Amino acid sequence: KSLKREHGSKWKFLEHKGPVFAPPYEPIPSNVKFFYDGKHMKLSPGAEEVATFFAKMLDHEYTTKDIFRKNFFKDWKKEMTAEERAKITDLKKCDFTEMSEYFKAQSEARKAMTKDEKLKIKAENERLLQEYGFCIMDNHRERIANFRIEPPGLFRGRGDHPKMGMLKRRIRPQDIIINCSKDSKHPEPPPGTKWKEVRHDNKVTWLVSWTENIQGSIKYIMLNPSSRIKGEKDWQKYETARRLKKCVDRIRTQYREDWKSKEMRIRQRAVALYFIDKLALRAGNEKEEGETADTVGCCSLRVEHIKLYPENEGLEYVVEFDFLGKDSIRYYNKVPVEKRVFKNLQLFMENKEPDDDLFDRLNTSVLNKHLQELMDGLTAKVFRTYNASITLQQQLKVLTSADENIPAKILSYNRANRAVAILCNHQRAPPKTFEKSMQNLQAKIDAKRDQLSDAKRELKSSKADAKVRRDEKSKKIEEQLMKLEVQATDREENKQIALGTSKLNYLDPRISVAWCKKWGIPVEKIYNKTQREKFAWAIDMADDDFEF
DNA sequence: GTACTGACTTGACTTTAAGTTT
DNA sequence: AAACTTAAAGTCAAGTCAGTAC
Repeated sequence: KSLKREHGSKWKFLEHKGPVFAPPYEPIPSNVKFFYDGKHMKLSPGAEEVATFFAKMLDHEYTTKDIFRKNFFKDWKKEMTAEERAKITDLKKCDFTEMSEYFKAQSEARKAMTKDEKLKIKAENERLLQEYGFCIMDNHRERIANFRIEPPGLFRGRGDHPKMGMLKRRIRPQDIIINCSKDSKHPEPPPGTKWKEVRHDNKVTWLVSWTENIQGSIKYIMLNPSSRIKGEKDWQKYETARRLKKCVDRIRTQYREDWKSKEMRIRQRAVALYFIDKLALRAGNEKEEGETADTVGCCSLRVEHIKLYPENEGLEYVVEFDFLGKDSIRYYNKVPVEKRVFKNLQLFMENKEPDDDLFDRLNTSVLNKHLQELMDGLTAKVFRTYNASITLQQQLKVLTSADENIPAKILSYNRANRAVAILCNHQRAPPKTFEKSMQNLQAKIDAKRDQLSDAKRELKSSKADAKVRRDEKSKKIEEQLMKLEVQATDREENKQIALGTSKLNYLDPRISVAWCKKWGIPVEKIYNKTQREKFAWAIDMADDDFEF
């Protein structure tokens, strides 16, 4: 039934210019020295380039981490000449400080460039964008998302990654697979080089691919979210979530029934699904141990990740979750659950070690196969999309009051958005400048308050003929003050919450567009330019009465 | 069922550009 | 016009999920 199976082809015509490669390595000046064991050493170009990657990271904490250093040193040695390898045997004896200083100076110099030089760079970037940043797909000129190939450097995974510090190698034309249509003008590899392959596969959407050397996974160049191909897929995603809305009651009834099943695998499936639905947890594929950071999702939860409290803070049957999820972001939550769920969890945990799987009879593939039977196109992540979007719609209804002005309404919108971000556990590190910027804002508010009381005093003491004008003036100031205060509240509430991810990936944009239309809020207040481009389909489509 | 691959979406963070203040 | 602040764009890692081979 899905679009894919009915007509597998994604395009008929595809033409593009291929990728933009990372700039070649520029050797550092000879007066910038590297020291080994206190003695100056001139490195071969290959070894020097990799050394500069480390030097550039010297200020980061991870260059002090054992795993990082060990991985780096191992890969660095591979790039050394035999003589270098014989000599450089201990990373601790390597002194990269001159290199590090050199790069800091370089970045300072870049900041201090004249306007003219900056303009030149900008023009060159624009030229590159115009030449390589677009493709032709089926009669449309479409923007490409990432037409530049990732430069070489040291891999830094998120969290406690066993491969941190490994060398991410330089991608060359012979690593590149080009995908385009037969009847298009094929992109030319740089002079004297060849592509790995040119293929014409219209069952996929990517233009360029290569295999990355850290995990051995494939990287792609694909189209921008504003493109037809991405937009249609996005729309389809929300339509699937809306279909879930129609049958979610039935599914909930069923999994509650399944908590009582005689079969362990069915009980586990039903409890896991309950978590995915209620807490918006991710599916949780199993991961290769030792290849990636130790993170989990619902199906891969281990006994050590939850604690059961028959009674906690006056509530019955409380489950405490504490685990690292995607990107090693901590998920911590204490939730009361139904008695049956609680009893099942006790059962699942019986006679298990902390590092045993909580759902030992379940994985994402089993779960998704089951979901597929409940509804066409249903998978675990559809619940996240559905619950996020329905929460936004419902929160907007609760929080928006007709008599408020635009800034207050936008605060309500952001609060609804925040409720979703909290549900989905979209956290961020508080911005480094957070305290400072709060203070600045507070200072502005104080100044505005003073200004207002001045204006009010003037109003009182003024004569009748000036009253109207001065009244208007203080009204205006009052409005400005209110706006600042709303801004401060919003910023404070948003300290550790990231709204972007849910806005871009989970919230059906038609809900937001409809809300804007209903309350006479310009869409620009909610979506910036890029977002409006991405959601153009929704802006065109949704009326003020759109219901998710 | 299990292991593995490929394609595509999601995610936090960093860098750059734009806007505002001094 | 420099300095600072904030918003947007870019980066690239890490998920999801379907398909294939055994």
